[in-house]
Amino acid sequence: MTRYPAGHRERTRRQILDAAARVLREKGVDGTSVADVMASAGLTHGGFYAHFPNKDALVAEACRSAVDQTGEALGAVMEDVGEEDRFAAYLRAYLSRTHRDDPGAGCLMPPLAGEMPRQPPEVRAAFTGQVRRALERTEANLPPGVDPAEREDVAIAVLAGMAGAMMLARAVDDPALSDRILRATRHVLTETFGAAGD
Amino acid sequence: MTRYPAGHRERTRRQILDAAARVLREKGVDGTSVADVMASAGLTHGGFYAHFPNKDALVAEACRSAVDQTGEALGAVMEDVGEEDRFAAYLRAYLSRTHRDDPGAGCLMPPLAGEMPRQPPEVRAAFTGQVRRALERTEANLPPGVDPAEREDVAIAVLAGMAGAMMLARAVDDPALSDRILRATRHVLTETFGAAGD
DNA sequence: TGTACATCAGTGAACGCGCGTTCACTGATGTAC
DNA sequence: TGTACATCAGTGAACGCGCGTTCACTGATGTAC
Repeated sequence: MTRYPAGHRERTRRQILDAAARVLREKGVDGTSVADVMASAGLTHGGFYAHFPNKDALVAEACRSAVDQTGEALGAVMEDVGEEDRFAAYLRAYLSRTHRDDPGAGCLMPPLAGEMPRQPPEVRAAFTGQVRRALERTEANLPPGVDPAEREDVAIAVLAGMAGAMMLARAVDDPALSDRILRATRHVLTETFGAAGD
Repeated sequence: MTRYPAGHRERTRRQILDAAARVLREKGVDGTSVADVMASAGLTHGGFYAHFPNKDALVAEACRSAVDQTGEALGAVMEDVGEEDRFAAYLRAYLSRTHRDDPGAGCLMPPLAGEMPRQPPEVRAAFTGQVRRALERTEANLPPGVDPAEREDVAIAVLAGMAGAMMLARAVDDPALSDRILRATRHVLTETFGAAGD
């Protein structure tokens, strides 16, 4: 039946998806062409439609794929950190220069959220699902001292601050201001919520 | 010398700029065509190049123009508010459903910041100038109780939180979650910095 | 073990379309007399 | 006051280009005998 090695097709599909997840975060949805993604996966553009029905389907699935990767990367950074320091480590990893300077491997909210209002329902739904996952992860990383009744609200405000700071740090053309935005946001969020809650 | 009424040309130029400021915030830089802007100003696309050298120059100038308008609108909302309540009023105006549902008249950071890393220097410079103005305005609206040594850092973190929350509230496809993001961020920022600082 | 074959993942030319930009032109205007 | 004219803001056809998508094809693969 299968003339090609088992899993060959699936492996190619995953390569396209990984390439898309990276290129989309680097260039945005409007700025990414199907040919870009395929070339970045080492293929030519014509083969794309054997794996996905159209560009929208790729973008939707790449959103899910991107968060899986990022979640794993952040998880790895924080594996050997005690519960008390987890929040500080989370902020340090997210609001780092490393994260700012490699958007293709980072959180998908700063580069893509601005385009979501104009995306088809399929893409918005996938993106919304990933926002929910990011909120859960943020809440899980809040210090134990935060009032249980407030944890969800605090997680929302903290995630908004993190994503907003990263977006602005990448947007401005002055490296000093960019560093300043990351440092100030990390400092204020750590001081405010990291100590004991209030 | 001038065959047309004095100021005719300048008035047209301003109409193009106003149209661009609105359309850019609604559709993004990549999503906005010169023809879009001109049609929205009641003109045809060919006349554009009599007023601006190219699309990049329009985008750069529209960034400045958009913030002027938004600054005035927010200023008007807060004119008859005492110094103590100014911060709460600022958050209420920014993190409102009205603002969320009319991006074309709102802050330019949530819809445009994500595209800035890929913009030409001219556009990034104009945008960065407007981020600086927004930071100053935010700092001026912080409650008097915030520690003077911390005011700049707090203004950065608060602005990042506001812009990030607005961006996410517009991105998600679930109206309940969208409302939740605005409400939680407003609530947490008001409670944390609005009372007396810490 | 060696050869002919059926399969199908991947190729690349071609399509219609909208983009930014150019340019020959039109026609409403204020001025000269 | 009325008419011919010079000006120039705005028009719309045309350009080359890259996009998403289609499709006839190629050629590497495992299988049959």
